[in-house]
Amino acid sequence: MQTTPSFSPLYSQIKALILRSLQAGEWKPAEAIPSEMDLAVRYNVSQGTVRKAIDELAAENLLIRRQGKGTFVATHSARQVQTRFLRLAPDSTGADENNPGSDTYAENGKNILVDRTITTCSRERATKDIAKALQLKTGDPVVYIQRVLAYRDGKGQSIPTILEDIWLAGNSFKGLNLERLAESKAPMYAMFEAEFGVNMVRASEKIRAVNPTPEQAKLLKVKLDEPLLRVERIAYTYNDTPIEVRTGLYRTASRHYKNDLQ
Amino acid sequence: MQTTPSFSPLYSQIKALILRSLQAGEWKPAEAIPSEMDLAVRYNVSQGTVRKAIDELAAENLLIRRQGKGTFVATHSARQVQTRFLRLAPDSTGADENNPGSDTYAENGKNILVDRTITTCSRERATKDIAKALQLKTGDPVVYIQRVLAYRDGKGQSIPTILEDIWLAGNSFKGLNLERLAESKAPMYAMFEAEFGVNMVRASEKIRAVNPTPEQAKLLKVKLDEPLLRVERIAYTYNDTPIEVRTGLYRTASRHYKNDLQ
DNA sequence: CAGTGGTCTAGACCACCAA
DNA sequence: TGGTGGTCTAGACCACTGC
Repeated sequence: MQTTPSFSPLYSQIKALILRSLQAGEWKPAEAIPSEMDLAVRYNVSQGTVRKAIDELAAENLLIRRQGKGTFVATHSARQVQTRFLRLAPDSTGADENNPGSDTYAENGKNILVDRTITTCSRERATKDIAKALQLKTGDPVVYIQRVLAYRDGKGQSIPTILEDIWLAGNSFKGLNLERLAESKAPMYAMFEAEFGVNMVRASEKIRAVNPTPEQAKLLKVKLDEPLLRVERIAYTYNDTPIEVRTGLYRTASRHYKNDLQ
Repeated sequence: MQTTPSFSPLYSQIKALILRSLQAGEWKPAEAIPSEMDLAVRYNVSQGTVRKAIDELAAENLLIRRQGKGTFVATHSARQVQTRFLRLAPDSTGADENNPGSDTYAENGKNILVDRTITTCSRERATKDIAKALQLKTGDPVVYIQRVLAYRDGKGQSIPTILEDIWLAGNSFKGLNLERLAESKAPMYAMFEAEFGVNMVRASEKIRAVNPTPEQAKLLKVKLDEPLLRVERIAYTYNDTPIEVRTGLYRTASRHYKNDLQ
């Protein structure tokens, strides 16, 4: 438990080891990892040192601690975090203000408050820009997906609100096609982790205000002069590996992008 | 060190005590607080307990730890964090991509890369909406400020980029007027903390895409159909007290709102 | 009740900084 | 060299969960 380049604290080395196990799939999303005492024995350090390593991973949302139960691998399937990376919230109409995510995916197949329509799903070759963002070479295989999310308003009207163009690193999503996408009722990131073992861990977004192109306007059923939020996201798995590029166009007439600054 | 309602850990009580001292101004921004050992003696707990309390406050950016030197009260004056709450970043033109904040306020008065023009500064009475956001009563005194931020491009051209409407809780900013605003060369939040003892600690933002009103378009020198980011911010001091409402209109032609999701 | 994470302590030692 | 935060340990005890 040494080989220190300049200086790396023990707990930080333990953290790296745990991270390696997560990456290798030794413990899968939603599963419990070994107890602190077990890990302390395994790595031959004190419980306190393991604790600090886990603390950091928990702070980064890679692990979830639950007192009395254990420490679990974070998952996008858990009801509470299904929209972890989607910051578009309904303007507070008093309806479900204190019920985050309630408007997205329902318990059963019936009462769904969001309609997801996939307009495209094809295997393509990375353009220069996409390749750069995904740390691939131009021409490397990617999966391209386009879809529209529509939310039901109070009267049950379905209002197209989000248009997304998605590019995935092809090698990590072999066998992904329109059928498998369409039949999945879970959020996309939950499906990625369940079916492809790809866990999205972190993302960065760049946001601008734009007008839609004619094609985009048609898909979202908005006028050409409607201002829209353009959200460019790069999502990463473990070890800061970029694996998805996603550009979203958001209508913000009755919703807003929510952000907390500290 | 008890009187526990249901159950509150010791370090959490210590945290509250430190917070109270911060709020009371016992230690001012940029000053060092007592050492961990001193605080342990003062509160009659172990160093480890104080440590955990400080850890949390540091994680919330209220305190800054510096190994070998001490623990300091966070400040908006420090060069690194002058734009802590401003997420608008220049599109990476290769220029100063890895130099965050370099384009905002310069070392001396000369090489300033942002022009700040105050167009209004007046004392008014809170409207219903502003009062609600600031947890005041309608008609309570507020300070209203409007200003334009213009950034210099590569050729030294000054390009109006941000238009801000700001409302401040009047009672906390007695004596603030156009003159004092105009003569301050520091960022606004740094000035607030130096001259009014008001330390902004946290903020939440709601972002939408909009078109400018005719007046706004004139101030920003943009066309009426240019899509702009509308950023509604509420900023808080210690103890989650809202003290500022700020609505910003951002041009995003060559800049973007940057956000990291975890 | 046993097992898990959470708290608290006391003490030793290390890394960093300033004088 | 002394003081500060940072690491690591060992052990005791508490709070929560599920059998």
